Amino acid sequence: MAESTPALPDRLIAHLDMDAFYASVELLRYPELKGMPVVVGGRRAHAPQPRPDGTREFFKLADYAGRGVVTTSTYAARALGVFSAMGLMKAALLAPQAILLPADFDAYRHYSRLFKAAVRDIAPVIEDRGIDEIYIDLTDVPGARDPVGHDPLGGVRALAREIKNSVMRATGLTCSIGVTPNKLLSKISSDLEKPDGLTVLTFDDLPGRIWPLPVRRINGIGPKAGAKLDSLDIHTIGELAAAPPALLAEHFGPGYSVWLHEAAHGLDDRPVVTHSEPVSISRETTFERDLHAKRDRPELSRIFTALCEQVASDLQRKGYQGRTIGIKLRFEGFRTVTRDLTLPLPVQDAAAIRRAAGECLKRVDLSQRLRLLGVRVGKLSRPGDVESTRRGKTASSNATAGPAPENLRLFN
DNA sequence: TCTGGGGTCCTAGGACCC
DNA sequence: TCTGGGGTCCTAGGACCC
Repeated sequence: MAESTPALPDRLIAHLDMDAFYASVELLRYPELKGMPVVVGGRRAHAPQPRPDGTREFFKLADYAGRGVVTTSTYAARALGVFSAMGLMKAALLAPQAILLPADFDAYRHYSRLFKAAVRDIAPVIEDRGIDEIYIDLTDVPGARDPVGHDPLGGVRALAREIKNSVMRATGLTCSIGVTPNKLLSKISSDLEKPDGLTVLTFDDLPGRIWPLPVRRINGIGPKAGAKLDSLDIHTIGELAAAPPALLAEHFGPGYSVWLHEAAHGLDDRPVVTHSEPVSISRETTFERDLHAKRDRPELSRIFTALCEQVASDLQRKGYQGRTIGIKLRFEGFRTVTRDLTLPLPVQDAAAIRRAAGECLKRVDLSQRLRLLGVRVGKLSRPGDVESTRRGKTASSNATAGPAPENLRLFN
């Protein structure tokens, strides 16, 4: 071969991530906040109040008291150390003057639909990964594999730029895109030049661009695995790639250790999945103050029933029914417990859900105070479907379970 | 200064069936 | 009398992600 242009990879996968999405949507509404530290979150956060002179009065983080976490922060707030999932009270210490805005999910869903439609017009093979990010398979999009000048990746680069421009036209918002041979590398890459980034990598870039990064940048290595790797003196993805497979197998399961090794070598053959069905639907709530099963029984009972009604209404609106009813309790001190019960036939209505959830509740010791209560419905099917019922044994055998002490029986 | 709400997937033991 | 192996379902917990 005279020319030594690197071959294009089999696949061209993009990951698109909206920049500070919720906060950026709020800035569209309140442009006067541009450049300022702004935090979205808190359940009792106050919406801005209009003043007589036409300006708006915003709520300061310093004035917040109570439970809640940061959902998103602007880049100005991040510069002060305020990040997603941080407790609001802690955030208030770091950035007391930051503006706190309540989350407006209807608005975010609206912009989510807008940006996804804009992308879909250009590249139809899209995998939804939540409200603010998607994977896009660009492999078969016309022009993606065309070189531009001496750049074999010029075509896909231009395509990614076109997608970014289109998202901006549709929403007024910036996004960051990573394009690589697979989802794993694209997810990492979209983060490399945020905000408003565009990063195109091939396998050749693995040692230079990926291996120096901390292992936590791999989607699927969380706090626990990250800490364990740290303790093994494995800090970067390159160090993970070089780690003996036997060492990994020793400290992680057989499956996870193999995955760790492959991920560190940039290997990932998962397809872009354009359609998926939900597995479960749930509602949960954290109380303003911890509640006691006996002393706060009326309030708990009201909340419990309301959660069942919300789940039922979600099911009905989305057209699902479910056979497994589950509850989730979080106690003071953050210990979490779940119980579930699989019914012989799927249900959809609040009363049936409430009944089954009540059975689950009887199996929990409620002497500790509660901070959270949740209700979940799983094993979903669609009401018209066949084979949504249990095979084998018929009803009745498993409706009961170990009784809780009578004095701790709940708010049923 | 304690840590939201919505999810998915994996593991593991026991029941039960063939 | 002693002891199969595979497969599926149910339940509980935990890690992880957005």
